[in-house]
Amino acid sequence: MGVNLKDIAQRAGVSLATVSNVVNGYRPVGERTRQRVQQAIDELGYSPNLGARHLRRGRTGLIALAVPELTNPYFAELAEIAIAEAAALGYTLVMENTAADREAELALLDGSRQRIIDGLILSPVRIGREEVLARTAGSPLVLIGEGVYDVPHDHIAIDNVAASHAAIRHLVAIGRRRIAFIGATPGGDRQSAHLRVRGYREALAAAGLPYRPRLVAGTDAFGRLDGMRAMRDLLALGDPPDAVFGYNDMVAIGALRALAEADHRVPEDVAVVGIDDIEEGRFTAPTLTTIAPDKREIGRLAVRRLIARIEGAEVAGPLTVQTPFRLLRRESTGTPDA
Amino acid sequence: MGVNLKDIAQRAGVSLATVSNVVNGYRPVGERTRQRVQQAIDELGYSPNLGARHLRRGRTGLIALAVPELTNPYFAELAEIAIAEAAALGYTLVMENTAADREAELALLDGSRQRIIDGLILSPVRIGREEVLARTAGSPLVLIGEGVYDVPHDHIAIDNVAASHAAIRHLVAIGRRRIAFIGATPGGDRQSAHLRVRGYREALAAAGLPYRPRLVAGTDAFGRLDGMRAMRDLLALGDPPDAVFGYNDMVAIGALRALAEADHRVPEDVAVVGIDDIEEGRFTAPTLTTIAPDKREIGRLAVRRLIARIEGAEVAGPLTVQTPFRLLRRESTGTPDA
DNA sequence: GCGCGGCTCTATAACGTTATACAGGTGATG
DNA sequence: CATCACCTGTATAACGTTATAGAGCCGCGC
Repeated sequence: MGVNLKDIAQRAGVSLATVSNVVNGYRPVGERTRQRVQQAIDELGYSPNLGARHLRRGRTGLIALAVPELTNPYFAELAEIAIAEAAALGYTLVMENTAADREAELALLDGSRQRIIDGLILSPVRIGREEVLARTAGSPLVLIGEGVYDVPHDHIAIDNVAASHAAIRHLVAIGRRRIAFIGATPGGDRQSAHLRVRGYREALAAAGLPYRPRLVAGTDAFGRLDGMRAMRDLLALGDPPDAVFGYNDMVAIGALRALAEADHRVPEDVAVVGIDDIEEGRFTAPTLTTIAPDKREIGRLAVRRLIARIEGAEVAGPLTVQTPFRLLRRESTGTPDA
Repeated sequence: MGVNLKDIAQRAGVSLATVSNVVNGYRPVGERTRQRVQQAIDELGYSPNLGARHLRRGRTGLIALAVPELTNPYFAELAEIAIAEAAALGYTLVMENTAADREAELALLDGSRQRIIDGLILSPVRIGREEVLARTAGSPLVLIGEGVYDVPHDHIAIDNVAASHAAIRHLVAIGRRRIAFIGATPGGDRQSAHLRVRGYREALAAAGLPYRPRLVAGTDAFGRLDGMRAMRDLLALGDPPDAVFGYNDMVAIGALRALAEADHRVPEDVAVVGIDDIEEGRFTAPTLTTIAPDKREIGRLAVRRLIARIEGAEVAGPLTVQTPFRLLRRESTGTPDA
């Protein structure tokens, strides 16, 4: 269909190999020949067939970012950063949606797709250490977010326990005593949920507050609807909480909605904190206090490290990086930052 | 690196071609041989090299969906639908982010990427008819959303003018008279903005209401921040509006925020309507009345039509499809649906 | 007994690219 | 003058797959 090297070679009256050398500069070409070839390329509008190049070189220049939900703004924001970083390094990043599905994660991990991408950045939620260790595909893998430890791959995440500490400390500092958590998964396998609950419990203990199991609400998933339902249940308790900490911003925003519907004032009656710092939280009424991971750092680091591995750089062993986070005080805890 | 056809052939003691036939069923294979081959495949964990298959077949099984902003939930929701539909038809859909950048749209239109994907679904915002006509790439193209007409490609969109009519009629029906529009682009090139403004003006005229240019607020982009700023400006007018219609839900949500900050009641003082029906609008306080395009229909239709073209189906001429939409009444106009 | 069609399977030529080995020519060096 | 190094350019073998042509075998009908 398209114009290929042979067409150019004929047009310019040189060999195939010479055209290839002009295109990718693997070997020097005389100035006059180069110009003739270049002219032919311009005239015929040649662009290399990436499939064939891939076949020959063993690289596609494609990397993938696989996330559990495209519709979670956290991942969309992360993706935009990662795409830009990949482009700056000469790679194309494609998005994959695992839909939080175990089969999809496994397929990505060592499945057929691997054959067309040079490397994978994966945010796993349904698979664990064993599955990652069992992987056979040879291409580099970088894990982001929580869920899998002690595997021979780079891993980038925030310290979830510490993040919870920061959120709870803030709520305690503004005088809250009955602090709920929304987004635990009782029998679930989302590792980050367990870690965030752990941080929540530790921080309560450190503040000398009792741990009340009834204030820890489980959810099926981690969307706004889940947060709203859980908050309704909490409000139905005889003695409702005076603050809630959500597994993420979407859950927290769902909680805000339930509170508004029940005519509870935020933050006067109930203070709310989330995690992720999605843009949406800056426009809710009230605006949402949140733990803000450094998305730029996570996105850029994941891409850079993956590409370093692809290009065979001898980065010392698999590295686990904990990226920084900040507490952003907004209206939902009554004490907005400057 | 990976296991290939030759490895399987050796292991099973058959020829390369036979393995290929077992894998893709191009020609019948005897039952006993098939089993031996299948066993070898399972044991060695073979999966075909997509690059090589592409080179040979001329197809990759990859299609792309290019949108102006990954972080706009409308596109994220659309993408999830399209990904599922593509998967059901045996294709893999990858997301591309044009970042509303003209160069990015052009590069996608007939650039090098085309060589690795079988077809493209594009939501153009910075390019027009000429650019699309000038495209040289041979792979099928489906356009979604507004912006380009009279080109030899399938085009799927809602009727923006009619959508505006519906929104304005609703606002008029609940007694509003000073209706503003947020998200016009005065000198801009976003076609859908022009169309939505046109529908707004026509509907005002049909209702016997005057057109007041000061109530039409331009924005640089179409995010929450833009909506918030524009709303602030409108409120600063001597005679502020009693209703606003946003270019999309994100703009409308920004307007909601500005109204909350200024202590205006919604919908009592100002009613608000958006377009897109993003999930976020079901959780704002108040919930957002919106024009809901049939995202499922748009996403599925775009994918199905693209794949039909790729597979050479003789679909009659390029087709322009207008997909249906509905008005969803929620709290921001005071009259929630059942 | 021989030709013929049908059924399995095999050998092999592409697809478009890049890397390797090599050929021809030129100028410098021993 | 022969040798060597060097510089340009060429021919060609991969990469892993699929489609085509054809080889071998069996049974059937004349």
